[in-house]
Amino acid sequence: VRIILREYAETPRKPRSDRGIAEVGSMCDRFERECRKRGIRITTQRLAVYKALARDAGHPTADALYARVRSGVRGLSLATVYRILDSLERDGFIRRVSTTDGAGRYDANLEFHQHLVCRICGRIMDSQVEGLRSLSLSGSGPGGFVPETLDVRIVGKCGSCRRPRGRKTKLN
Amino acid sequence: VRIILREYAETPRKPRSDRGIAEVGSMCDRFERECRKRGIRITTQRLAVYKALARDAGHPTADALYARVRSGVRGLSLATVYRILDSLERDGFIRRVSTTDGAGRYDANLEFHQHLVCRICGRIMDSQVEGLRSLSLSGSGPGGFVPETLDVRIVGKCGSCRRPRGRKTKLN
DNA sequence: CTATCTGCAAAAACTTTGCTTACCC
DNA sequence: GGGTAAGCAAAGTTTTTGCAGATAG
Repeated sequence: VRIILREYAETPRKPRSDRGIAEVGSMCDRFERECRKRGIRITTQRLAVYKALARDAGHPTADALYARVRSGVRGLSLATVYRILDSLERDGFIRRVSTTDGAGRYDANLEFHQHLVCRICGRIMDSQVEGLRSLSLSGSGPGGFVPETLDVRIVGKCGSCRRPRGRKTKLN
Repeated sequence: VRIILREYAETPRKPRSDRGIAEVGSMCDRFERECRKRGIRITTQRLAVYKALARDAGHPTADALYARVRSGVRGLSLATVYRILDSLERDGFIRRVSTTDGAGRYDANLEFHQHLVCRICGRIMDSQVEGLRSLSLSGSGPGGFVPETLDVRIVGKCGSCRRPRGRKTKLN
């Protein structure tokens, strides 16, 4: 493994959990276009789950997505949400986020980015760290391991959890 | 968040799952010493679980540790293994490994290191990437996030899974 | 001694599966 | 219309909890 990294600076970004309408819209458009192109079925449920995940930039669990979507789709079941998330991941529309705690979390943001993880409340925020993109992974590591992608979590303490006053943020 | 990384080279290391007797011994010694110093109880079960994790560098699950340890400790239960792993983590003797799949995995290696994750068989290998150690985390990110540690997974394909011939390695 | 840990069993949390019906293309 | 996807319920995994009894320091 040989990775060359140069110095890099962070692109600040307002912490918010929801993406804007416009961004969500264009993500959904791209999703539908790609599905049609590849002959992947577009169902009410699939679209609803994808849209909910596109809207929520807070890396929700399957259960959280279910809660968001169920009111809009009559009779939706959690099992279906899991099946949909699986297939969306297989088809490369979403990604599973690496975590250290129990439940699986998902992300519709496919661009190369890093996660700022608060070790107090568990919140996960996206952070685009410029310069990391230009890293080069080459050669092979121990036992012939060939690196393909880099997954970086930056663990620390988020703003809300640092402030002594004010109610503690407890997110799931 | 401001992180400065210079170029770095990887320290090759033979892929093996078990640490040597000597290394395990010194880890256990340190563990016992630290427990006594901090007044943390040393029980047969705790020591056995810690030792099993110290020996297995393959980032085992709770269940895998239980399987390794149960023969040596009469009547040990999986619930106890979970409780022990929790407390060892709280006390800073072990760490939970970040993963993308369901089950929790643990690591007794507290030194700063990275994980090479095979996306085919799921194997997780340690890799000491020189130079990363000298990174500097400073300043604060979006919303006042203060970074403390870096958790890097290098995802790719391990040697066994790359070789066309030979049986596929399927680890859990 | 006594606060803490363990065993056991049960529950909770999370995820997958089987099978029938519904519906996209 | 054919085949994939969804609904529902049940089972599978993984992890946590309650409580009585054991034990390290």
